[in-house]
Amino acid sequence: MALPLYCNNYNYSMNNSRFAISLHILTLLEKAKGELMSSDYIAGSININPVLVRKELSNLRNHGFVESKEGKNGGSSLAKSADNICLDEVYSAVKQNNLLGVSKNTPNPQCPVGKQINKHLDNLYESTEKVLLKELSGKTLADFSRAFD
Amino acid sequence: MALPLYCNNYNYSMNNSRFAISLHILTLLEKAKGELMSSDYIAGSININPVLVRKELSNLRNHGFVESKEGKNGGSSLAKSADNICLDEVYSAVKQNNLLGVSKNTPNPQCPVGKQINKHLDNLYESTEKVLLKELSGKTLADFSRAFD
DNA sequence: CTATATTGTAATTTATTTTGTTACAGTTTA
DNA sequence: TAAACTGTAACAAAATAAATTACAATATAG
Repeated sequence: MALPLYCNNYNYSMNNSRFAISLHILTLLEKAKGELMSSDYIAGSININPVLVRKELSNLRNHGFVESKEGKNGGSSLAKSADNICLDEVYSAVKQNNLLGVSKNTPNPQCPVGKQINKHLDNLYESTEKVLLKELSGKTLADFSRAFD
Repeated sequence: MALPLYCNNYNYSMNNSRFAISLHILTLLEKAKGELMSSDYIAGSININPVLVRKELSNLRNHGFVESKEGKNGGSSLAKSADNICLDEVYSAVKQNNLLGVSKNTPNPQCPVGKQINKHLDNLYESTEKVLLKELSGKTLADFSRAFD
């Protein structure tokens, strides 16, 4: 009573703390009120390697949230008002995998359920993600930052 | 301009495909209409190791979704009607980490932002998770299974 | 103009997490 | 009583994430 094995499609996952890191960075920059903040200082607050911070800053920059200045006394600052940064945008900027789990599953196409499950899981993931994004879109970086003492 | 390093609290993460696996298992069992299905057969459909299936079945059993029979001709079946299994319950049964990312961050308590960020991230994660659960609670295993041809 | 502080990024290593494998005891049934 | 199962534990392998090293490029202060 065993189905023959079979494999095929493949996807990357990514369950890491990038959302937390990005939000931490953005909060620090909001509190800095436009003053440039170095990646070393940021890394010291998050307690992670400065190179990771710079990679995350690079992504945030590509999404228009921050801008950076190179050279001595350089650093980063917000590129737009914290009122205009919604958390769904931040989530979308860092998100790389599905909300409910990785999707590198390669079910057996000879099984009637296995053959279709990815399609139905995708539908489910997509609709739940929409709800999540809608929820996050109601909160701005300014709101988040304001909650700090 | 660098904050001194400091570490402390620690959490486990878990970004894997357990939700997909559990839902796959439950769908197979629903389609089996009460007939016992072996972990080897299930593993063949999902295309993963049978031991992983048995571990997941163990968890589903502990949550009252399935029952299993040991010994020759043994296997598993649903312990309750697919109408009475909501997807938020399945999610809760497999979930071990935060929705928006792992939470093993150990920010610097000497930084005013680092000191409080975990509290605020937790709040955010909690409220978004509530929304997600509410969305999933509107869908049953029967609904999910029905979508298959 | 030069030393220094900084960003930006690539390449590599290390750590962590997830998945798979092996092994085997216990349970039923034919 | 042999065979087909479940249930777990222990370990190995693979995949992913994070840290580290290295260094070129850039800007500023002195």
